[in-house]
Amino acid sequence: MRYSQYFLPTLKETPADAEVISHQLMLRAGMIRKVAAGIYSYLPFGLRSVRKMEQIIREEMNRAGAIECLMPMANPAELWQESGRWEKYGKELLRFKDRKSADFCMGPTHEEVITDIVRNTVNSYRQLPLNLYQIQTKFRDEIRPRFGLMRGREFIMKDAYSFDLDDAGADLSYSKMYQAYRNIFNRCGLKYRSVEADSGAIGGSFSHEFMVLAESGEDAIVSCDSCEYAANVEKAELIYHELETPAATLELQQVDTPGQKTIEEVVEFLKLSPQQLVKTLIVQTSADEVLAVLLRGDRELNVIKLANLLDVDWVLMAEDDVVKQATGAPTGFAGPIGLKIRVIGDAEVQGMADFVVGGNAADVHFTGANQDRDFKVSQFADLRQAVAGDPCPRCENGKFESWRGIEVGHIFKLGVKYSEAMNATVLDAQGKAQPLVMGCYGIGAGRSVAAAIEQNHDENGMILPMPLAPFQVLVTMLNPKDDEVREAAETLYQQLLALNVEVLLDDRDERPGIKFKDADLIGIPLRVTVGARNLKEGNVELKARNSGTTSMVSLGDITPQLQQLISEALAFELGN
RNA sequence: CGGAGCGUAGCGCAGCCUGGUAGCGCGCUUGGUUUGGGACCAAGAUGUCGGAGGUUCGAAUCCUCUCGCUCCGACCA
Repeated sequence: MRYSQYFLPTLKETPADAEVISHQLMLRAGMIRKVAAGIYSYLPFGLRSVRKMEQIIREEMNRAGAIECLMPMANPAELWQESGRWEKYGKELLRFKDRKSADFCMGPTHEEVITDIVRNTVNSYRQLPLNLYQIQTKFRDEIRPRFGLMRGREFIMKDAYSFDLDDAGADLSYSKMYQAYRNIFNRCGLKYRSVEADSGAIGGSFSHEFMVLAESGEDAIVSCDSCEYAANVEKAELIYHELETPAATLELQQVDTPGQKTIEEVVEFLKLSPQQLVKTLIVQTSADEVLAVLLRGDRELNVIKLANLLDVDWVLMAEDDVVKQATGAPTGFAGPIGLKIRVIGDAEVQGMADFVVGGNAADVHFTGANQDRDFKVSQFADLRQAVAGDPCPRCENGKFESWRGIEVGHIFKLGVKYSEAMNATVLDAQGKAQPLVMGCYGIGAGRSVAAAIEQNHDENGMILPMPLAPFQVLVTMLNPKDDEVREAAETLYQQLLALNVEVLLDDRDERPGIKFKDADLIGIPLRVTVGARNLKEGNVELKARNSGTTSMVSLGDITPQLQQLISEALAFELGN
C-alpha cells in the first residue's frame, strides 16, 4: 500500500473527549472515528487490525473444532420472550419495531437465535458435540459507554455456542475453548491472565474471564503468587474460618460523634484505626428484604457473594429513606445494636471484640461493642472483597497479588438454562429426550485491539504487536524527489510485496519530521528508512518500533532480514 | 438514572462575567524557498457560535426549554 494513495488521517493533537490512551491513539492514528456515543466507524487502518484479530480467532476456533456461521443482528422479539430475556435484559436491549409494528431487538448476544437453530436441526445425540460460532457486530445499549472501543454500544464480537448431550461432554467442550482462548491471546502477544469469574446475567455454573493486564482496566483481579489460582475480585474466594470470638474486655459506651458519618471521619474523630470499627451496611435484595451486613471498617462488601449467599438476583445498597426506616438514623450511623432486621456478618467480624459501631441515631456511635453480649448475628459468611495480601484459598502459602485487567474474553458453562427454557432437546442412546448442555464463549475483537494498544504504547504512539499490526513493515522514502532514493524505496517495496510482506510505503511528499512522527504514532513494528545519506553507502536504516533499536542494513540484506524478523514475531506455540 | 463539566472552522482552544454583528494556533488551498525528527515567507478559503423559544434597538454572550458529548458514581458477558 502506498501512503500517498491510502486513507490514513492522523491527528497531531489529542481529541479532547478521549480519556484513555488506546482511545486517544486509535483516533490520532486514523483507526477509528466516533459516530455517536459508544458507536464508531472503523477506518481502513483500524479495520486491518481488527480483521487480524478476527483471523487469529477464526483460525484457533476452527482448530478447536468450532464451525463458523453468521446470525442476524435483527432478532424477532418472540425468541427473546421465549427465553424470558425480553423482560430480563432491560434497557440494554435495543428494541425497535418493523413496518408491521412487530417487535425486534438488535442482538446483544445470540443464545436465543442459536438455540432456535439447533433445536430445529439437531435431534440426535449422534449429531453432537456441536460448536457454532460467528464474528459479528453486537449492540448493547450500555448505560455508560466509554473509553472508545473499550466499552462501546456497538462492537465486533466473536461468540461461540457449544452443545453437548451431557455434563461431561459440555466440560470437554469448555476445556477445548479454554485452550483455544489461551492460544488466541498467546498468539496476539498480549500479557493476560485467565481468571475465575462470576457468571452474572448470562447465567450458568462456572466461567473464566481472559484479562489483558493494564492499569486502565475496568476490572480488578487477584492471583496467587505461588499457585495457578486467579480470579476476578467479584468472584475471588477467601478462606472461611470459624473464628473464635475473643472475650469482651470493654463496657459498651455511647459516644457523641457529631457529623462523623464515614469510616474515615469516625476513625479520625475517635483516634482509632479502621480495623477497630465494624461497619453496618443496610442493603436491599431482589426478594424485597432489607438486611444489615457487618464488615470490618476497612473492608469492602462483595455484593455478588452476598447475592449468591442469599440466593437472590441482586443486592443493592439501601436508599437513604430505607436506611432511616430500618435504623431510625440517617445514613452513616447504622449499627447492629437494637436492629430489628436480619444481621449477617462477614467471617472476619466473628473474630473481633471491643469494636466501634454506629448508634442507630444521628451523631451517635458505640465503643466497646461486642457480639452476643450487645447484639446477635444470625450468620457469618465470606462476604468481603479480596485484596492483595489475602491468603490463597487453594494453596498453603500463597498470597494474593492484585492487578487491573481488561476483559477481552469470557467463557461460560451454561448448562441447560436456555435449552430448557426453549425446549431444545435431543434423543439419547436410549431414545429419551435430553436437554442440550450448552456453553457460550465470547471475545471482543475491537476491545482486544484496544487492549493491545493499552498495553503497548509509549509517549510517541502505539507499539502494536506484529500479529495485530495493520502492516508489518513501513518503508519511509525520505525524499521522493531524489531519483536514487525513490528508486531504491520502490524496488524494496516491490520486493516485499512479491514476498507477501504487508508493507506500507510512505511515498508522501512530506518533510522527514512529519514522516517520522507519523511512523511512531501508527506504530508499525518494523520501519525501514531509505534516505540519500545512507544510500550512498548502499544502506538503509532498520528500526524496531518496540525496542527502538536501529541498525544499518545493506540493500541486499534488508529483505531477508525483514522476513526473518516477521516470522520470528509471528511464531507461536500451541499451548499445552 | 444521580453528580460534575463541555458544545464557537476538520482538530485544539479564546471570546461569554460586563450584549454592539467572531478570533488564535494547527490543518487545508495557491505560489516561492526548504528537506534525516511535526520548516519558513506571502496570499487565500472555511462558521446557520448544538437546536428552539424568550428578553433586547441589537444575543456566541442574558433567561427558559431541549438535544448531543465527556468524566465520576450506580449499572454491566
